[in-house]
Amino acid sequence: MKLSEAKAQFISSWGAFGTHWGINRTMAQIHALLLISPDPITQDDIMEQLNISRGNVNMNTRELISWGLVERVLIPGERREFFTAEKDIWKVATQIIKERKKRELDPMLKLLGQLEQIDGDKKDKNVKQFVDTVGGIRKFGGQADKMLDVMIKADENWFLGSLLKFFK
Amino acid sequence: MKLSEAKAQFISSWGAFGTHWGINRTMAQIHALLLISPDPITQDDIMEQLNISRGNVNMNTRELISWGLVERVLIPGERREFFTAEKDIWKVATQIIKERKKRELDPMLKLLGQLEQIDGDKKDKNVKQFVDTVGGIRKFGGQADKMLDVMIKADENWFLGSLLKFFK
DNA sequence: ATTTATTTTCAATAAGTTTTGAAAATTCAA
DNA sequence: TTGAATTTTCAAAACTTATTGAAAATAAAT
Repeated sequence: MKLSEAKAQFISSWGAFGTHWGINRTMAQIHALLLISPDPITQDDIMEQLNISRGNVNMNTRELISWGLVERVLIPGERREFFTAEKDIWKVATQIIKERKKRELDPMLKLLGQLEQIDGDKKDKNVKQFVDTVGGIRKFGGQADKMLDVMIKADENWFLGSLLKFFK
Repeated sequence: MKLSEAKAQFISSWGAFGTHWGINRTMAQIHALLLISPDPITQDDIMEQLNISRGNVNMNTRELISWGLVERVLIPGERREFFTAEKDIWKVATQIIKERKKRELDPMLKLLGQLEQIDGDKKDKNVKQFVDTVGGIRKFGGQADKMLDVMIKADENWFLGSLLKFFK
């Protein structure tokens, strides 16, 4: 297989993959393109390689930046802005985990905590099932939360870092 | 807070949560409703409680069944079919992990393996970056795959089960 | 065998999301 | 400043996905 063909396949399937994870196709494709580009590239490069409009590139690169996965870089003597992606997959993964935890898991756990405080007869099986379910999810979510914190901190902590090295 | 109010909030936010995970809102809402229902309920109950059409309930319950999260139950003397959800959150989570692994991770790893075999000069930085990126993702994905297998098997294995009990 | 209850299907439609592209804003250089 | 290059914005259009509802299929009861 030639590089150009492999590239196209990688970008396309990374895009499809993204849609199963709440990420829009184009954003994932831009990310894929940046991951396999050795040097920083411009808006126009992205437009050309993915056949998408300027506005689309602009919105999605901003979103990737807000996720901490992509950076703007200034090339001396160049007027235009260039983009580059973090290439260390471990860092990419922890960054995504960190953001999703903050955006989704933490607020959900907060809500579940509130929902557990309903008033009602604990002998009513409807009340009991509700409290049990919500409690169960909150407990499970709390454990997941702690586990993810460990993973996120691994990079910043020598001991955990060496412990988890074999995963890299 | 009253039960009815808490129920509505739980269903609505579980639905919103689902959309961030590639699950459609209604499917997640039906799942939420079943999770907090102590007894099996009918299509009509779901239609009424969530204000959705019969066809919609039908499609989404089938989908939940195909994910192994919901079961049809036959109530003696009843003509209609009833639905009930697995209530053990640990089982729900491992079931979801199992399915997503099968549907998404495994095929992705297969593809990445193929993409690594491109022909081209390894000294070309474009080729090098491509191979490094794809290789890195594949390696990471492979580790995640193994880790998930451990989690999934925990329920079927006494030793791992007791090891992971504290997470439950 | 016929009626009645219930479930399933799927074309049409509605709702939601993404993309475009051109105008406005910004940035830099002369 | 002014003008050219570049980036940003956002309303409208295109596209994608979810939902409806009524007809067809199936299953149970008489």
